Amino acid sequence: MGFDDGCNTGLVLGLGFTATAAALDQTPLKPCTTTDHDQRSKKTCLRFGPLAAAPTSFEPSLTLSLSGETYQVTGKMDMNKVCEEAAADLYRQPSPHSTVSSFSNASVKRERDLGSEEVEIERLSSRVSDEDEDGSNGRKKLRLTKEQSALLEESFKQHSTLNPKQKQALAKQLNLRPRQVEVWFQNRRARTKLKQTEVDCEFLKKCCESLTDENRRLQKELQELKALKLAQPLYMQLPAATLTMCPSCERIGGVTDGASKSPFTMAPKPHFYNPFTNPSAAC
DNA sequence: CCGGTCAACTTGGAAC
DNA sequence: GTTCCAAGTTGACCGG
Repeated sequence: MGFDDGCNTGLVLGLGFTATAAALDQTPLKPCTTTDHDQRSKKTCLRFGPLAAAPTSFEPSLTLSLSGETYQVTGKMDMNKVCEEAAADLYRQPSPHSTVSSFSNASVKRERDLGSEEVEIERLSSRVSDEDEDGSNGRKKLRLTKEQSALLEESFKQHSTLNPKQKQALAKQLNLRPRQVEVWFQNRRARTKLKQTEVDCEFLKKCCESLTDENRRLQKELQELKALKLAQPLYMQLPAATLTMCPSCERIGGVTDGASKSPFTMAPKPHFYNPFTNPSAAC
C-alpha cells in the first residue's frame, strides 16, 4: 500500500537527479547494455561521456511539496576534483624490464589497413624480429620502457587521440611501430574510461545513499505534517492550492470544480488565485 | 598457482 | 570501400 494512499493531503514527495545543464546536455548519462554496440557479449555497462565532457556537477534533489509550496534539497559534488584524482592514479609507471619482444602474427586486415609507407616504417622502426628464437609465431609480451611510457603519457596528456602524422612522429621518437603507438593510445583511452566509470559509479553510490537518507528524513517530516493536519479544523484541511480568497468579500472559497464535491479531494493541478487574471474566482 | 596488468588482437559501427 | 575508434578478448608476464 502506498504511503499516501487514501489521504489526499496535497503533499508531494519527489526524488530527482539534476546535473549542470551545460555539461550534461552534450553527454547525457547513458546506462546501456552492450547490445547497443556489441551483440557478441551479454555483459552490461554504464556508459558515460568521455572524460573531458563528463558532467562537472550533479545535484541530487529531493522535493517535498505541500499544495504548491515546494521545499527542495539538493546535494552537490565537484566532479572535476574527483576526476583529477582518478586521473592521477593512472599515471603510475610500469616497472621496466625486458623490452625484447616478437612481432605477433599481424593480421591480414592490419596489413591492408596500413599504408605502404607506414608498413615500411614499421619494418624499419620495429625493435623486434619477425621470428622468435624457437621459430614459433606466438606473441610475446612487450613491456614499454620507463622513458617510452613517460613520453606516451606526456603525449596523451596533450591529446588523447593522434592523427597519423603525430602517430608517425611519436613512433619514430620512441623507436616503436606506429601500430604500437596506436594500440597504446587505444588501451590508454579504454583505461581512462574504465577508471572514470568506476569514479562515476562511486559518486552515484554516494548520491544514492544521501538521497535515501534525505528521503527517510522527509518521509518522517511528512508523517508529522499529516498528523498535524488531522488536528486542524475542517476548512483548514483543504489543500492550500484549492483555497481561494475573494478579495472583495474576503471569504474563503472551496474547490469550484463540479467533479470534486468533497473538500478533501485534490484538484488535478494546483490552482493559485491570481487577482490579475482570475478576479474573484471564489465568488 | 592465481589474479592483476597490459600489449596486442578481433569485431563491428560510424564517419567520410 | 576505407579509416578510425570503442568494446571486448587473448595471452604473456609478474608479484604475492
